[in-house]
Amino acid sequence: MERPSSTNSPDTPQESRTLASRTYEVIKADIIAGDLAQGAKIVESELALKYGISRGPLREAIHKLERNKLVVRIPHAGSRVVSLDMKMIEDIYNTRECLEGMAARLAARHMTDEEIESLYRLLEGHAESIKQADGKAYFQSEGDIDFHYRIAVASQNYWILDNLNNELYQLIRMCRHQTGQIPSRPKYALDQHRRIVDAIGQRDEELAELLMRRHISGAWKIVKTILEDKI
Amino acid sequence: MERPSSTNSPDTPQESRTLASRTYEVIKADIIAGDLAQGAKIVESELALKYGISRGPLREAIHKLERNKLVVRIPHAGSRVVSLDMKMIEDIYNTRECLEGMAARLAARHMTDEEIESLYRLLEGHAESIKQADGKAYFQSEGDIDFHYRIAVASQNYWILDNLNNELYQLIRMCRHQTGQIPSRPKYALDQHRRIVDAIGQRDEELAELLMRRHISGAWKIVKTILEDKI
DNA sequence: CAGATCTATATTGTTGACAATAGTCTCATA
DNA sequence: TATGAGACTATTGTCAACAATATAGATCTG
Repeated sequence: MERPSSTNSPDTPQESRTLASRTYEVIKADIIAGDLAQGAKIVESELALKYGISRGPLREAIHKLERNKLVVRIPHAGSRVVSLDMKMIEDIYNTRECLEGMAARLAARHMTDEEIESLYRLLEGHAESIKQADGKAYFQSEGDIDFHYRIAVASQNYWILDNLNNELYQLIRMCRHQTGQIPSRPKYALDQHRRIVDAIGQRDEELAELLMRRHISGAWKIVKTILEDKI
Repeated sequence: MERPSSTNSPDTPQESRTLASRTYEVIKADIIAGDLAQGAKIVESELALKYGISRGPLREAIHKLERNKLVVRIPHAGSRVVSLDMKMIEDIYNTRECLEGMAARLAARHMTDEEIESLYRLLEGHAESIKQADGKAYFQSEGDIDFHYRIAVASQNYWILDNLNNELYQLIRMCRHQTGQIPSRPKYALDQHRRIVDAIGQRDEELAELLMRRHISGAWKIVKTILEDKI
């Protein structure tokens, strides 16, 4: 399982061991960054040429992207970059809500005191960077995902972690490129993050789940109004 | 999205349109039925010979199986059929609990009265087959999944449906091959199913989710004691 | 005899050519 | 001019050979 952060983390292989997976990483980044536009057609021979590999491994990379829901494939008709409409984003947030709610519950069950302490320190860091550079929206965005990722890991549930990390978080990143940053949100979100960790520290599974679900459904409401205004 | 039932349903393509996906279907069935044992090594050239195709499409089939969590692949070292230990099954049930809970909530929001009526009729059918042939455990097992599948469809949430249908339900089927059927459970489960539909009919999202979660966590408790006894 | 190293073999990763399919464009016809 | 049939092209699906890697076995050394 790979970490979601954009920087190379110690536990990810420095250089993926196969052409297919290296190419997968590159295309994934391109899609998330918007270099490959949503709904864009993906032509195998074209991309193979672009990345200087043959179609075999490229196909594998595309299959992996399909698995992660970044690409939609139709037999004999080719593949396209996924295009996220309102309904899809709503689905994503609803799914996140229940998965991360459960993750918070399990985190409250499994996390050690040291891990909880470290989570508090992470939030300290976020508080610091919000205070200093409130223009640096990007970091906060990644910081938010970092927090949620930590909870997902702490759940110690393979399926929850896999779904969140390999599917939903990527798509959330894509969304953010089209919503932009929400100005007042970082500090508000940080507050909610703190309360979630408090609940986890008190081993209150019920409350941890409740607060996480509220946090995410709240985020969806805001994203929804932004998207409605944009269109 | 394919239906989970083992029989060919009208909306699944009679014959998948590519060698890779046909082979995928075959291997999937073999794994679920236990013909390919859990943890068994999968050798590409071997299987390609067995199914009379080349390694290319076979590799694609294996990748698809990996996506569905039926196969574990390690770069340069080959793939194995997943092997389900206690912890993994617990993870599966926890994930099901939150996903299906949300599915029930959304079903209460979205289902039409006619669809709810049809769900009741499905349960009638199940009641009938339990009364008649309580030895025919297999049907009840599939019937149970059929019910849950309907709720997942009714949620109208792509991610929830995909996760349940393409990952978790398959693994649940594998589990059942190793737990066997639980004698007293069918009638008990049917009762819970009825109450869930009642809540959906009353548009009580909260209750529908609560009952579904209780239903699934209850199932896990039973499965757990069975597995503990077996080992 | 135990352990490590080297070698051989089995298996996966990669490639380029060929086959099959779907979409497009042209042309004939109403 | 609009529409349908048919040929053509672009793209995906499939194959078999080749390269790179890992596992297992044999050999050597302490």
